[in-house]
Amino acid sequence: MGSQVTLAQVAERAGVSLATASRVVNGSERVVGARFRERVLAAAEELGYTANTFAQAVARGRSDVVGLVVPDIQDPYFSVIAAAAMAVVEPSGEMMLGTTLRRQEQELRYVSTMRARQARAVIMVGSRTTDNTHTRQLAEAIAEFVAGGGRAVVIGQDKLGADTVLPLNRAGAKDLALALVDQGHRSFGILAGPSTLLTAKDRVDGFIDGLARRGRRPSVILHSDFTRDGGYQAMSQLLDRRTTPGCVFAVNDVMAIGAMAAVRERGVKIAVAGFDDIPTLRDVAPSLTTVRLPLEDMGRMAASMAMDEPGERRRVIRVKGEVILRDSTTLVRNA
Amino acid sequence: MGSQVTLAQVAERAGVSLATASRVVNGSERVVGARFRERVLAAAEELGYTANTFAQAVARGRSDVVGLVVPDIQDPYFSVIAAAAMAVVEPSGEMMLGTTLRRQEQELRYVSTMRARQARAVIMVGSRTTDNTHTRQLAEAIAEFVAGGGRAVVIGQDKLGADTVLPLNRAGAKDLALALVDQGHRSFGILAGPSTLLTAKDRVDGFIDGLARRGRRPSVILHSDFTRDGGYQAMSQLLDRRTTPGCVFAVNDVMAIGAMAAVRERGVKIAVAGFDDIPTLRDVAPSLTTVRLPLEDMGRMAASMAMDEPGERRRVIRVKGEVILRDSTTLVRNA
DNA sequence: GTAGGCTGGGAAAGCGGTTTCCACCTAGTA
DNA sequence: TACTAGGTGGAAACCGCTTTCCCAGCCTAC
Repeated sequence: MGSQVTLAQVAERAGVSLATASRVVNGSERVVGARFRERVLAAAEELGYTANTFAQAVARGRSDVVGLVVPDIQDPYFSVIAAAAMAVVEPSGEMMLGTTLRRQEQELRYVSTMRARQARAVIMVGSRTTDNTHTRQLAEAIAEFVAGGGRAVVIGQDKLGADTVLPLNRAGAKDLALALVDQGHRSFGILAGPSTLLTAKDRVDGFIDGLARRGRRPSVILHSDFTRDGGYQAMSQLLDRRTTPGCVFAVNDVMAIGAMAAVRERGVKIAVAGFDDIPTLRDVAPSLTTVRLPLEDMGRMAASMAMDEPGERRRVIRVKGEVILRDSTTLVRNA
Repeated sequence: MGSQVTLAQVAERAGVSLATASRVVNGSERVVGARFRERVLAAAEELGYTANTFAQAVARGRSDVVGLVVPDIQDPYFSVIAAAAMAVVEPSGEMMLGTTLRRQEQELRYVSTMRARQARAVIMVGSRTTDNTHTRQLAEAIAEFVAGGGRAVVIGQDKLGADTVLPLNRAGAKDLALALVDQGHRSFGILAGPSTLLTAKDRVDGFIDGLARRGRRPSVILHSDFTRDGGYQAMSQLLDRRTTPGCVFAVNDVMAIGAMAAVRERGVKIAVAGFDDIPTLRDVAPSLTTVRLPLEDMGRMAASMAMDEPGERRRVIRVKGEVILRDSTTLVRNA
């Protein structure tokens, strides 16, 4: 029926002032006497009162909204992180979701939206690019957001001056390369993702570095989108070449999955490795060799930092990846 | 820097009243003279003004927040719908995400949260259960939400009195059964999901109905969670039995994927079919027979209804599923 | 020439809360 | 007993913005 029950109605019904009602219903420093407290609670209960969080946000000058900005909620990498972050935020806050569809300028837009909302925090899961102008603008926007009393946490970018959860992409990719060579692989290709994406670049560099330690180098490096379809296309392109490497590293799992689809389609035999260890991998066959990142932990950590009181100095949590060798790179003993 | 620029500051700088400034920065009925308009816009620009959406929501008595409530954002079924809905909402609204972790009472909580927020709309993606008490409570909460001026759209439940996008589960499953029998399958098992979930039940019933039309019936029906792991467990259990059917219908794709994992693990040969046609299926091998639901369309339609002006009468959009036969149920010519 | 209608600006009253004061009452202390 | 301190309730200011009035000036019409 009617519209929203207001605090004023509760106060009236309980026969107390607005101030008292407010103190009871949404706890404050001030203690309210038991008699009054009960009356207010009863009234609130009877009327089915729920606080208007907007009004609270305006009055308090802050809100409990946490903005989560991801490139694509359908990508398992991001949805795992989102789900984990959600679990942390949910008990005491609310989550506003923004997806950039992998367009950088959207990141900027969301940060200012969040500032306008006086969001308590914003968590950005993104990837640093070679576009320094954008990085600088984003860093500025984040600085403003923080100056305005918000908390900013970034996953995967390290140049934004915010609290950060940073996967050690380079080291992980290097370890992977070492492991693959030690497994007996001899020729390598890299599906390198977008050339503008530094996350991808770090992984490529790390991989090349690892190969170099064993006196090898990739015979081919192809760029494409950072998505399943990007992996598929790049691998198809690679398979069109005269000679193909025996082992291909795709810089993330979704690309690797796309690459495997291309491989399967052509009925060729080629080893594929990915990066991230998204849960989806449990069900791809052959099982995919990858570098495991603790995605859930990353989401949780980011959200925890976001919910913390701001004020302390910048924190950077580095998470390292663990090489997981599986069937997709198992070398058949022959030839 | 410092904190937020307020409209009052803009007005002062432009040398106009608050009212005029307000009218300029977010267009109202009232026209503002060109001279003043320019001055205000310039001032807003210089100061980097962004409207405080909370304050706007309080003043206007409504907001542009659309709440999206899903059981699990990691499940591809929901993330596809979420992404599609997001694309529709994003240009003119903001999306608040709620995940229930498949716990019903959470649905209720979110609906009232959204009411408190005076959200413009709430989109619930859920599934009707046998818990009539809950269904009734939810319907009441939704009715209140709507009475308060909000718009409610539900995907997959038909008893809530809200605008609805309703997959024809029963018909789809029936068609699937017919197709499978016609393909030559003779003995069937069903991984039926939770017995309390009516979506699952509808699919089971439809499938049984289809079989019946061909004079057959399932030899075994097992219940489990509606998740990948649920499918895995149920299939494992099924495979432990003395005799196993030649073809198993899992009531959704993620369960089917889990089931296939179990099948693969044991190295047995058994046909598996799912329901939904989530995008993930592109990369499972063997490719999975399923009933395709236009998930993106469903998300878009729901979001469109949510963004519409409320007021017209209840709309129910039924979407039907299309049987897609793939390798997982291809019968090898032998025996 | 003047009444009546537009136009467009500003003052101020909300919107639903929170929070700062201030007042009052009851103890506690010397 | 007088005075102070602490605890607790209420009035009112305030958060940032929208919107209703009110009013001044100007144009048109008779």
